Amino acid sequence: MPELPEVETIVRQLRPDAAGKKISGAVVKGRSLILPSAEKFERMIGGLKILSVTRQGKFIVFNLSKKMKLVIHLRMTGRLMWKKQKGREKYIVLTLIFTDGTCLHFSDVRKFGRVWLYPEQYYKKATGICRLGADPLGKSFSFEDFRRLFSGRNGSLKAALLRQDLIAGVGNIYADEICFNAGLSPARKLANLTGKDFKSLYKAVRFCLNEGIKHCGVSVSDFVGISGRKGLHQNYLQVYGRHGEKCRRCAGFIHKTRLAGRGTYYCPSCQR
DNA sequence: CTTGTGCCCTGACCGC
DNA sequence: TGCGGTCAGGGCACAA
Repeated sequence: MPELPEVETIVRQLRPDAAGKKISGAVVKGRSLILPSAEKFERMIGGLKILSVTRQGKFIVFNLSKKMKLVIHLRMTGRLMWKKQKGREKYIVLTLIFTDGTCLHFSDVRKFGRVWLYPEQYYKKATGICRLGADPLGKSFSFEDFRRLFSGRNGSLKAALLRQDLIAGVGNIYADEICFNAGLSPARKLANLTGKDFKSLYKAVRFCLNEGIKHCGVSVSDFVGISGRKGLHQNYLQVYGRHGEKCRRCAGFIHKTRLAGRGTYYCPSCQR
């Protein structure tokens, strides 16, 4: 379940080796994952050059020559890797082949991931990037921006954190970690949050995501970096996956419930 | 506008 | 050992 920090980790690992490579061709399996179509992808991709790699929310965007964009969303189990990883070969759905002889593989056990190849003018609409909200780690993302997005609406805190059209990149794990860090129950109604709560939340969003990046992501189920190396942030999680374990801040125990359709972990005494 | 449900998929895990 | 059930949860469609 790569979220913003995991995707950012991949992009940072990818960037130095990917930038400048020229694509000679591609091998596509699992046709349904590729848009607009596998046939078009295989026909169009050859000869394009990777100019840079960026991240938008949880999307990986390869900026290619000829104003083309190759966009990948890993969803749940997608992985990018330079070398075929043992036991994962049969899940490879796309291989990019470069003129220098190297390859970039995209594997996806559950086939939820998506790959798009579109011209610059269409890719935001085709991928859904156009619907993304603010980048929570962006330099220009201020407390006022955050407060404007989250106040004056109904619904729970957790549901709002998961919405990609408000802030882009938070998923289930970081949503829970953010709530804990802010000392707020994930079930709190946005309408009841005070100015102080919004301050804590804004700080928690930036802190938790930055910590995740610092530790190269969470490898709690499937995530690995581009070379197959695991992240370290699972060792720093305060609540996610710690159902029944001791809270690291108080003497209580972490509870698990279901909220916004997701498994939700929290400390009932630290989070109010 | 908001919530809830189900779907897409497969592997891991649990109880029997 | 095997078998069935449940869970994982990103994003979407759809119903209420």
